[in-house]
Amino acid sequence: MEPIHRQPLAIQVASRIRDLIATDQFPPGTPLKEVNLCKQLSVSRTPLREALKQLIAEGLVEQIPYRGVVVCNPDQASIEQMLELLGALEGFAGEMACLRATREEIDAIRVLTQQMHETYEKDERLSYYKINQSIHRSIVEFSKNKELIRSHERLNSRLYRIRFLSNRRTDRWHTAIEEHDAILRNLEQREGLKLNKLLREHLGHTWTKVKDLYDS
Amino acid sequence: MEPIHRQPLAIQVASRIRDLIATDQFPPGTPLKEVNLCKQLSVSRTPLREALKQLIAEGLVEQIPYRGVVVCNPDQASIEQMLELLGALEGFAGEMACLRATREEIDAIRVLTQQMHETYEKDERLSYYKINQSIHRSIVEFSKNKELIRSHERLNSRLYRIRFLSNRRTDRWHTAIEEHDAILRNLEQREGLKLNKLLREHLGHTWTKVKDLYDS
DNA sequence: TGACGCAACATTGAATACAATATACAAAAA
DNA sequence: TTTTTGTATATTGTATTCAATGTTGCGTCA
Repeated sequence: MEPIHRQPLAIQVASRIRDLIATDQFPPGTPLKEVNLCKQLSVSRTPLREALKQLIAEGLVEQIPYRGVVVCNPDQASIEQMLELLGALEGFAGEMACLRATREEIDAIRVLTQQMHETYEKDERLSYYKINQSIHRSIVEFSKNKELIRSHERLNSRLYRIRFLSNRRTDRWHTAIEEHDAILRNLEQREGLKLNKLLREHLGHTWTKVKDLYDS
Repeated sequence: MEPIHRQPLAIQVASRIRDLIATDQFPPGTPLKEVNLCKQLSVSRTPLREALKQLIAEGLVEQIPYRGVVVCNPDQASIEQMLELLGALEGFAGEMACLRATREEIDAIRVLTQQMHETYEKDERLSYYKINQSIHRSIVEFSKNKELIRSHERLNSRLYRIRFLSNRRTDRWHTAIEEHDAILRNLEQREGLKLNKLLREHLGHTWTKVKDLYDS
């Protein structure tokens, strides 16, 4: 029978704050004052502090002793490095997915890629963004490596906001779609090494988009 | 000027517990009772609990609500996946190191590899183990990607104990040394892709050693 | 006028107290 | 004898309190 799963307050608080940061309601630099947050979330300081400790470990916020916790504001170099690592993770995941994904799983990617085309035709940015995320997450899942999935999840969540912002640029949109077609093709043909390279390049392009965003 | 760095109690407690786990003083399955640990470490429950939250986030211990935290006892599949990911990280790091490491940095690797040979001649297991760790950590550092370094550090610390135990086997020792020579050669010649492959295989061999350890 | 020092306040760090939940054991009933 | 159930105890989850530290602003003195 399906067990009832309870989550301690601290866990719930952590994911709430995570969302607030991802959706830009707590933009970078926002100081996270303990008592304020306690009132807003209706919890006491202890679970809140434990939640913050988790977010610190995740690298989403940073702490300065006796001065409080603030939302991280990664500089260009950090973002570039994070995207580089994300590319490496997804690339490797893709390579493994070529070995381990089932036919059905690859079919699911095909469906998502098709839906992505539709959002492009209809000019639906938000849907596009979400489907894009879905595809990447799926590929990583198909690597069947739990640790890899976890690492990717963590890093990706830190980049969620950045990638969302860079999604506004339309100039690279068409190219991105074409790249996804290629990704699907290579996955279908189980071309691990090529897929690895493709995914790394794909993330590299994301970096150029982000960079433009910062420069302008 | 060099800033004075203070560390909150929770951080210190966390790294202490981390060491205790790595050195097998808290072997897998050990329940970490809060009040006990508080007495042993002479801290109160609050900083201890915050430390545990960190370790949970790192995946070193696991928590069951209202039942406490215990030292993780990863099964064979988990270890295999962790080593696979570690190989991917180190491989990618090596590739980047080929692009970014300075002459001096590569010289340092050469020195370490030489020292490794000496420990082999003298049959000094512990020294060998530490130099081996040093080399791998250095290569990752030379990738100049902070995120990659952090991820590697985290994952590696979780595998520290396992790798230490598998170090007792001597049958693969000679081969490992030869692999390190090859690693050095490819780093010197900036053969990124080959080095990537080598490092991944090198970690793959670690897995076979660990597997033997478990099977026997 | 400017710099220094002191004090009051704000905020985090740590410890303790209290509540909720799980486990173990014993007693009672089948 | 076995199963069940209630109660005691241990342990974690949460709240509150106290202490340590950083910041700010005002007043004084050179």
